Amino acid sequence: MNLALIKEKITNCGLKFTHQRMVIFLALTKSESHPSAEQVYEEIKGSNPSISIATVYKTLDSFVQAGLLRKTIDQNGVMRFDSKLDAHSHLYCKTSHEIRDYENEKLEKLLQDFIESNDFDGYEIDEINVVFKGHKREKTIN
Amino acid sequence: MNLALIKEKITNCGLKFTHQRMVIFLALTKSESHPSAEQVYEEIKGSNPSISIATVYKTLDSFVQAGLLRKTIDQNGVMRFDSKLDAHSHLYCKTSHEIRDYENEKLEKLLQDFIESNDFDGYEIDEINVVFKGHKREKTIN
DNA sequence: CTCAATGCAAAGACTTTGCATTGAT
DNA sequence: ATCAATGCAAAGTCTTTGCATTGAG
Repeated sequence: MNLALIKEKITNCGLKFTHQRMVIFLALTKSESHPSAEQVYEEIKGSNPSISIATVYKTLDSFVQAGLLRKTIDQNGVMRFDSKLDAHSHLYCKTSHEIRDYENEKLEKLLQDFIESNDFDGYEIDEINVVFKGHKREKTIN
Repeated sequence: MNLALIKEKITNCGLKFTHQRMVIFLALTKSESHPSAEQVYEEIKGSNPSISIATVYKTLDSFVQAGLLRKTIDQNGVMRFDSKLDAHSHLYCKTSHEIRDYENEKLEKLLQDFIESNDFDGYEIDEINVVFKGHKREKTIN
Protein backbone atom coordinates (compact mmCIF):
# COMPACT_ATOMS: atom_id res chain seq x y z
CA MET A 1 0.00 0.00 0.00
CA ASN A 2 1.41 3.37 -0.95
CA LEU A 3 1.64 6.38 1.30
CA ALA A 4 -0.85 8.49 -0.61
CA LEU A 5 -3.47 5.80 -0.20
CA ILE A 6 -2.78 5.50 3.51
CA LYS A 7 -3.05 9.25 3.92
CA GLU A 8 -6.35 9.16 2.08
CA LYS A 9 -7.69 6.38 4.28
CA ILE A 10 -6.74 8.19 7.46
CA THR A 11 -8.03 11.54 6.26
CA ASN A 12 -11.27 10.14 4.91
CA CYS A 13 -12.48 9.14 8.30
CA GLY A 14 -11.93 12.55 9.82
CA LEU A 15 -8.60 11.83 11.47
CA LYS A 16 -5.68 14.16 11.06
CA PHE A 17 -2.79 12.72 9.16
CA THR A 18 0.29 12.50 11.33
CA HIS A 19 3.60 10.77 11.02
CA GLN A 20 2.73 8.49 13.94
CA ARG A 21 -0.53 7.44 12.38
CA MET A 22 1.08 6.70 9.08
CA VAL A 23 3.81 4.60 10.63
CA ILE A 24 1.33 2.67 12.77
CA PHE A 25 -1.02 2.06 9.87
CA LEU A 26 1.85 0.92 7.69
CA ALA A 27 3.07 -1.49 10.36
CA LEU A 28 -0.38 -3.02 10.57
CA THR A 29 -0.84 -3.49 6.87
CA LYS A 30 2.58 -5.06 6.54
CA SER A 31 2.14 -7.45 9.44
CA GLU A 32 0.74 -10.93 9.01
CA SER A 33 0.67 -11.75 12.68
CA HIS A 34 -2.10 -9.62 14.17
CA PRO A 35 0.26 -7.74 16.42
CA SER A 36 -0.39 -6.41 19.89
CA ALA A 37 0.03 -2.71 20.73
CA GLU A 38 3.39 -3.53 22.25
CA GLN A 39 4.52 -5.33 19.11
CA VAL A 40 3.46 -2.40 16.94
CA TYR A 41 5.37 -0.13 19.28
CA GLU A 42 8.53 -2.24 18.99
CA GLU A 43 8.15 -2.42 15.24
CA ILE A 44 7.86 1.31 14.66
CA LYS A 45 10.39 2.54 17.20
CA GLY A 46 13.01 2.47 14.48
CA SER A 47 11.17 4.89 12.24
CA ASN A 48 9.93 7.04 15.12
CA PRO A 49 12.10 6.74 18.24
CA SER A 50 10.21 9.32 20.29
CA ILE A 51 6.80 7.75 19.89
CA SER A 52 4.96 6.90 23.08
CA ILE A 53 3.19 3.64 23.82
CA ALA A 54 0.14 5.68 24.86
CA THR A 55 0.01 7.16 21.38
CA VAL A 56 0.11 3.68 19.91
CA TYR A 57 -2.83 2.63 22.05
CA LYS A 58 -4.77 5.78 21.29
CA THR A 59 -4.07 5.57 17.59
CA LEU A 60 -4.99 1.91 17.32
CA ASP A 61 -8.19 2.67 19.14
CA SER A 62 -8.96 5.56 16.77
CA PHE A 63 -8.40 3.29 13.81
CA VAL A 64 -10.72 0.67 15.26
CA GLN A 65 -13.39 3.30 15.93
CA ALA A 66 -12.97 4.55 12.39
CA GLY A 67 -13.33 1.07 10.97
CA LEU A 68 -9.82 0.94 9.56
CA LEU A 69 -8.79 -1.94 11.82
CA ARG A 70 -10.40 -4.69 13.78
CA LYS A 71 -9.53 -5.64 17.30
CA THR A 72 -9.67 -8.99 19.00
CA ILE A 73 -8.52 -10.29 22.33
CA ASP A 74 -6.28 -13.33 22.42
CA GLN A 75 -6.18 -16.22 24.90
CA ASN A 76 -3.98 -14.17 27.19
CA GLY A 77 -6.31 -11.21 27.27
CA VAL A 78 -4.03 -9.13 25.07
CA MET A 79 -5.49 -6.90 22.36
CA ARG A 80 -4.54 -7.90 18.84
CA PHE A 81 -5.12 -5.83 15.73
CA ASP A 82 -6.10 -6.94 12.28
CA SER A 83 -5.98 -4.85 9.14
CA LYS A 84 -7.97 -7.35 7.11
CA LEU A 85 -11.55 -6.13 7.02
CA ASP A 86 -13.47 -8.68 5.01
CA ALA A 87 -15.07 -11.73 6.57
CA HIS A 88 -12.50 -14.30 7.57
CA SER A 89 -11.64 -16.64 10.40
CA HIS A 90 -8.51 -17.20 12.42
CA LEU A 91 -6.04 -19.88 13.34
CA TYR A 92 -4.56 -19.59 16.80
CA CYS A 93 -1.47 -21.44 17.92
CA LYS A 94 -1.76 -22.23 21.61
CA THR A 95 1.99 -22.57 21.86
CA SER A 96 3.26 -19.43 20.16
CA HIS A 97 0.10 -17.32 20.50
CA GLU A 98 0.49 -16.49 16.86
CA ILE A 99 -2.76 -15.56 15.12
CA ARG A 100 -3.09 -16.15 11.41
CA ASP A 101 -5.86 -15.44 8.97
CA TYR A 102 -7.86 -18.39 7.80
CA GLU A 103 -9.61 -17.52 4.59
CA ASN A 104 -12.16 -19.93 3.25
CA GLU A 105 -15.06 -18.64 1.22
CA LYS A 106 -17.13 -21.76 1.70
CA LEU A 107 -16.85 -21.49 5.44
CA GLU A 108 -17.82 -17.83 5.47
CA LYS A 109 -20.79 -18.54 3.24
CA LEU A 110 -21.81 -21.45 5.44
CA LEU A 111 -21.72 -19.22 8.48
CA GLN A 112 -23.54 -16.37 6.80
CA ASP A 113 -26.29 -18.74 5.69
CA PHE A 114 -26.45 -20.14 9.17
CA ILE A 115 -26.95 -16.71 10.69
CA GLU A 116 -29.63 -15.81 8.20
CA SER A 117 -31.61 -18.98 8.61
CA ASN A 118 -31.53 -19.33 12.37
CA ASP A 119 -32.98 -17.64 15.36
CA PHE A 120 -30.67 -16.34 18.07
CA ASP A 121 -33.10 -16.00 20.88
CA GLY A 122 -33.54 -12.26 20.79
CA TYR A 123 -30.06 -11.39 19.67
CA GLU A 124 -29.41 -9.27 16.59
CA ILE A 125 -26.19 -10.81 15.33
CA ASP A 126 -23.89 -8.47 13.45
CA GLU A 127 -20.60 -10.27 13.78
CA ILE A 128 -19.32 -13.79 14.02
CA ASN A 129 -15.95 -14.82 15.37
CA VAL A 130 -14.50 -18.18 14.51
CA VAL A 131 -11.15 -19.25 15.85
CA PHE A 132 -9.62 -22.61 15.11
CA LYS A 133 -7.27 -23.37 17.96
CA GLY A 134 -4.51 -25.88 18.07
CA HIS A 135 -0.82 -26.35 17.63
CA LYS A 136 1.32 -25.74 14.64
CA ARG A 137 2.74 -29.08 13.54
CA GLU A 138 6.49 -29.43 13.50
CA LYS A 139 7.75 -29.53 9.99
CA THR A 140 8.81 -33.10 9.25
CA ILE A 141 12.00 -33.54 7.29
CA ASN A 142 11.12 -35.52 4.12
CA MET B 1 -26.00 -31.29 41.09
CA ASN B 2 -25.70 -32.76 44.58
CA LEU B 3 -22.79 -32.27 46.92
CA ALA B 4 -21.62 -35.88 46.85
CA LEU B 5 -21.27 -35.69 43.08
CA ILE B 6 -19.35 -32.46 43.28
CA LYS B 7 -17.03 -33.94 45.89
CA GLU B 8 -16.47 -36.90 43.62
CA LYS B 9 -15.67 -34.71 40.63
CA ILE B 10 -13.17 -32.67 42.56
CA THR B 11 -11.56 -35.67 44.22
CA ASN B 12 -11.39 -37.70 41.01
CA CYS B 13 -9.00 -35.32 39.42
CA GLY B 14 -6.55 -35.42 42.31
CA LEU B 15 -7.63 -32.18 43.97
CA LYS B 16 -8.31 -32.05 47.69
CA PHE B 17 -11.90 -31.41 48.57
CA THR B 18 -12.26 -28.12 50.44
CA HIS B 19 -15.17 -25.95 51.37
CA GLN B 20 -13.88 -23.22 49.06
CA ARG B 21 -13.70 -25.56 46.12
CA MET B 22 -17.15 -26.89 46.70
CA VAL B 23 -18.67 -23.44 46.94
CA ILE B 24 -16.86 -22.25 43.83
CA PHE B 25 -17.80 -25.30 41.83
CA LEU B 26 -21.39 -25.00 42.93
CA ALA B 27 -21.52 -21.34 41.93
CA LEU B 28 -20.26 -22.22 38.47
CA THR B 29 -22.70 -25.02 37.85
CA LYS B 30 -25.59 -22.85 38.98
CA SER B 31 -24.61 -19.86 36.88
CA GLU B 32 -25.90 -19.33 33.37
CA SER B 33 -23.84 -16.28 32.67
CA HIS B 34 -20.26 -17.50 32.37
CA PRO B 35 -19.10 -15.47 35.33
CA SER B 36 -15.76 -13.80 35.83
CA ALA B 37 -13.57 -14.60 38.85
CA GLU B 38 -14.80 -11.41 40.47
CA GLN B 39 -18.42 -12.39 39.92
CA VAL B 40 -17.82 -15.83 41.42
CA TYR B 41 -16.17 -14.12 44.37
CA GLU B 42 -19.14 -11.83 44.93
CA GLU B 43 -21.53 -14.74 44.57
CA ILE B 44 -19.86 -16.96 47.17
CA LYS B 45 -18.93 -14.35 49.75
CA GLY B 46 -22.20 -15.06 51.49
CA SER B 47 -21.46 -18.72 52.06
CA ASN B 48 -17.79 -18.12 52.81
CA PRO B 49 -17.07 -14.57 53.96
CA SER B 50 -13.38 -15.12 54.62
CA ILE B 51 -12.54 -16.42 51.16
CA SER B 52 -9.85 -14.59 49.27
CA ILE B 53 -10.02 -13.48 45.66
CA ALA B 54 -6.63 -15.12 45.12
CA THR B 55 -8.12 -18.44 46.15
CA VAL B 56 -10.92 -17.95 43.67
CA TYR B 57 -8.42 -17.36 40.88
CA LYS B 58 -6.26 -20.30 41.94
CA THR B 59 -9.22 -22.62 42.30
CA LEU B 60 -10.76 -21.67 38.97
CA ASP B 61 -7.39 -22.25 37.36
CA SER B 62 -7.09 -25.68 39.02
CA PHE B 63 -10.53 -26.60 37.74
CA VAL B 64 -9.61 -25.53 34.23
CA GLN B 65 -6.37 -27.52 34.37
CA ALA B 66 -8.33 -30.50 35.63
CA GLY B 67 -10.82 -30.19 32.81
CA LEU B 68 -13.76 -29.43 35.10
CA LEU B 69 -14.27 -25.98 33.62
CA ARG B 70 -13.47 -24.10 30.48
CA LYS B 71 -12.07 -20.64 30.31
CA THR B 72 -12.57 -17.97 27.70
CA ILE B 73 -11.64 -14.35 27.47
CA ASP B 74 -14.32 -11.81 26.73
CA GLN B 75 -14.19 -8.63 24.61
CA ASN B 76 -12.83 -6.74 27.58
CA GLY B 77 -9.99 -9.14 28.23
CA VAL B 78 -11.68 -10.55 31.31
CA MET B 79 -11.56 -14.28 32.03
CA ARG B 80 -14.92 -16.01 31.97
CA PHE B 81 -15.65 -19.51 33.15
CA ASP B 82 -17.97 -22.09 31.68
CA SER B 83 -19.06 -25.29 33.37
CA LYS B 84 -20.58 -26.69 30.20
CA LEU B 85 -18.06 -29.08 28.70
CA ASP B 86 -19.66 -30.41 25.55
CA ALA B 87 -19.25 -28.69 22.19
CA HIS B 88 -21.29 -25.52 21.99
CA SER B 89 -21.06 -21.97 20.79
CA HIS B 90 -21.73 -18.65 22.44
CA LEU B 91 -23.81 -15.54 22.08
CA TYR B 92 -22.17 -12.35 23.25
CA CYS B 93 -24.05 -9.15 23.92
CA LYS B 94 -21.83 -6.20 23.09
CA THR B 95 -23.87 -3.98 25.35
CA SER B 96 -24.13 -5.98 28.55
CA HIS B 97 -21.12 -8.25 28.00
CA GLU B 98 -23.34 -11.15 28.92
CA ILE B 99 -22.25 -14.46 27.47
CA ARG B 100 -24.83 -17.14 26.84
CA ASP B 101 -24.59 -20.65 25.55
CA TYR B 102 -25.75 -21.23 22.04
CA GLU B 103 -26.49 -24.89 21.55
CA ASN B 104 -27.20 -26.11 18.06
CA GLU B 105 -26.30 -29.65 17.10
CA LYS B 106 -26.42 -28.94 13.38
CA LEU B 107 -23.93 -26.14 13.74
CA GLU B 108 -21.55 -28.21 15.82
CA LYS B 109 -21.77 -31.06 13.33
CA LEU B 110 -21.21 -28.65 10.45
CA LEU B 111 -18.09 -27.32 12.14
CA GLN B 112 -16.78 -30.74 13.08
CA ASP B 113 -17.22 -31.91 9.49
CA PHE B 114 -15.50 -28.80 8.29
CA ILE B 115 -12.49 -29.41 10.51
CA GLU B 116 -12.23 -33.02 9.40
CA SER B 117 -12.45 -32.31 5.72
CA ASN B 118 -10.18 -29.31 5.47
CA ASP B 119 -6.52 -28.57 5.73
CA PHE B 120 -5.34 -25.95 8.19
CA ASP B 121 -1.95 -25.24 6.79
CA GLY B 122 0.13 -27.17 9.28
CA TYR B 123 -2.11 -26.64 12.30
CA GLU B 124 -3.45 -29.53 14.34
CA ILE B 125 -6.85 -28.18 15.36
CA ASP B 126 -8.20 -29.45 18.66
CA GLU B 127 -10.68 -26.75 19.52
CA ILE B 128 -13.00 -24.38 17.74
CA ASN B 129 -14.48 -21.25 19.21
CA VAL B 130 -17.53 -19.67 17.69
CA VAL B 131 -19.02 -16.52 19.11
CA PHE B 132 -22.04 -14.81 17.64
CA LYS B 133 -21.80 -11.19 18.61
CA GLY B 134 -24.50 -8.61 18.60
CA HIS B 135 -27.06 -6.88 20.69
CA LYS B 136 -29.93 -8.30 22.61
CA ARG B 137 -33.12 -6.95 21.07
CA GLU B 138 -35.37 -4.93 23.27
CA LYS B 139 -38.49 -6.87 24.02
CA THR B 140 -41.30 -5.25 22.07
CA ILE B 141 -44.63 -4.93 23.83
CA ASN B 142 -47.17 -6.84 21.66
C1' DC C 1 2.25 -35.91 60.02
C1' DT C 2 2.76 -34.13 55.42
C1' DC C 3 2.09 -31.52 51.75
C1' DA C 4 -1.30 -29.07 49.29
C1' DA C 5 -4.63 -25.26 49.83
C1' DT C 6 -5.65 -20.81 51.67
C1' DG C 7 -5.39 -15.77 52.66
C1' DC C 8 -3.08 -11.70 52.51
C1' DA C 9 -0.50 -8.22 50.51
C1' DA C 10 2.63 -7.07 47.09
C1' DA C 11 3.93 -7.29 42.43
C1' DG C 12 2.97 -7.78 37.47
C1' DA C 13 1.04 -7.19 32.84
C1' DC C 14 -1.58 -4.56 30.00
C1' DT C 15 -4.34 -0.51 29.18
C1' DT C 16 -6.31 4.02 30.09
C1' DT C 17 -6.28 8.75 31.72
C1' DG C 18 -4.98 13.63 32.74
C1' DC C 19 -2.69 17.28 31.29
C1' DA C 20 0.80 20.23 29.35
C1' DT C 21 2.97 20.64 24.88
C1' DT C 22 3.13 20.12 19.95
C1' DG C 23 1.59 20.22 15.33
C1' DA C 24 -1.92 19.75 11.28
C1' DT C 25 -5.19 22.33 8.99
C1' DA D 1 -5.16 30.47 15.44
C1' DT D 2 -7.56 26.52 16.71
C1' DC D 3 -8.34 22.28 18.29
C1' DA D 4 -6.92 17.63 17.90
C1' DA D 5 -2.83 14.63 18.54
C1' DT D 6 1.15 13.55 21.16
C1' DG D 7 4.19 12.22 25.07
C1' DC D 8 4.84 11.48 29.66
C1' DA D 9 3.82 9.76 34.01
C1' DA D 10 0.40 8.34 37.04
C1' DA D 11 -3.48 5.60 37.85
C1' DG D 12 -6.56 1.73 36.87
C1' DT D 13 -8.09 -3.04 36.10
C1' DC D 14 -7.49 -7.69 36.21
C1' DT D 15 -4.45 -11.44 37.43
C1' DT D 16 -0.46 -13.75 39.46
C1' DT D 17 3.00 -14.56 42.96
C1' DG D 18 5.42 -15.26 47.47
C1' DC D 19 5.06 -16.77 51.74
C1' DA D 20 3.37 -17.79 56.30
C1' DT D 21 -0.56 -20.26 58.12
C1' DT D 22 -4.15 -23.71 57.90
C1' DG D 23 -6.31 -28.00 57.07
C1' DA D 24 -7.39 -32.46 54.29
C1' DG D 25 -5.97 -37.03 53.71
